[in-house]
Amino acid sequence: MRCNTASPHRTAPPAHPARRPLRAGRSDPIIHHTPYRAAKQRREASAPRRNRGRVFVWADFGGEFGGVVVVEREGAADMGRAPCCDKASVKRGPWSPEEDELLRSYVRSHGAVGNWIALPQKAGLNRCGKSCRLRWLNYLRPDIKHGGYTEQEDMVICSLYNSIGSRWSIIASKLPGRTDNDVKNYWNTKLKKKAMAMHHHQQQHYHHHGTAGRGHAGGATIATPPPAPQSQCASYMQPSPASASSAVTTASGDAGSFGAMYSPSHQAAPLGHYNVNTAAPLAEFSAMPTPAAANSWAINMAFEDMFLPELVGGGDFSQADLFGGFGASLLQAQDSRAQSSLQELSACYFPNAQAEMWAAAADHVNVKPPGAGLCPSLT
DNA sequence: AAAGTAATCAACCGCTGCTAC
DNA sequence: GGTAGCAGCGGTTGATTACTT
Repeated sequence: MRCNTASPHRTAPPAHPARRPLRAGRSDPIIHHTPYRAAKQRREASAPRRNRGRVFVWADFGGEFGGVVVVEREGAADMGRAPCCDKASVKRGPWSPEEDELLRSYVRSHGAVGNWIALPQKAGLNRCGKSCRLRWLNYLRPDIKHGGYTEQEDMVICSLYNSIGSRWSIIASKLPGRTDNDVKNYWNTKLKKKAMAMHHHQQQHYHHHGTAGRGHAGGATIATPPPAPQSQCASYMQPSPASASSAVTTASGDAGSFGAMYSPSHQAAPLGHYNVNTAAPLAEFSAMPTPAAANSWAINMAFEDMFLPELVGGGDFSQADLFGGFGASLLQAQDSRAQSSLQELSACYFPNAQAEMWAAAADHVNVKPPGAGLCPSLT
């Protein structure tokens, strides 16, 4: 950890992990309801102000429609939405301890905040409501953990990133005490590099041993290639279609390289390899070495085959459940509802054509998939 | 010791999703 | 059905610190 505690916003994190309650309407981030979707389509068809001047690429992968829309630009004064507060009059930047205490005491005495926009005035804070919310959720709330990520948490992050891409809120929801911002920062600053390094190591290892094996074909001891071309690390560095989609939405070099790395032959792997009707994967999971036993989880585990059934079940799970009893967790996914959810998720998050389309669109800037990763059949 | 570079992470920004009316 | 408004989300920025030359 490079940053010390001298900075006003880098004090010791509170303990007591607990889950942040999701807003009722957002408890399911995947399924979207038809009335809203239809209303949205109508809205977008009439080119709302905030969309004017932007370029959209959209597609229906059933082939019914798709293309590029350039929305006519309106006058600059008509663009964007009204700001949530007067940014000139509210304080910005790092929070002082006094401000923290004001916010903390307000939330403590009033319980759940119903309206963040109105909070600053009530709490005596000269801050934007959004800023207050962010400060509370990411720093002041008493269940926050900062830093000290465990190997298990690394595994969850990598696995989910491979499966669903940069859906940080979903990933963070599986890590009690972690915030989406924290997980995102952790991935961007540390874990991604670690994964890249592991991926590179894996590729070198496989290339070396594969070649050696062929070279000793006549010998008694033939080097056995790995059972799969990519182990866990390689797998999670193979961007899922979800992350390929993410690559389109950002102009960052990292994301671009992810998009370039996307291989159509690999799509749908994270879910496609997991059959909830067979016990075979369970043996595989139960035989997995624990991180403590393995020198490197990134080398010894097949992340490609790792899927978190909790993602479709929506329930909490403990780390003990996840890593001490993977088989049990997977068995829980064997009921029909979970299975159908799994199939839907698989089809929705990893449609080959969609991934290819967004990968191909990676050259475009300001292009964002409409409801990236969403399944039309679910809407 | 100083300057330059890299790493970290809180905070911001702008958008989307959703609810309420 | 349309719309206003807020919550939530993910990408990005910038201040700060650590490390390197």
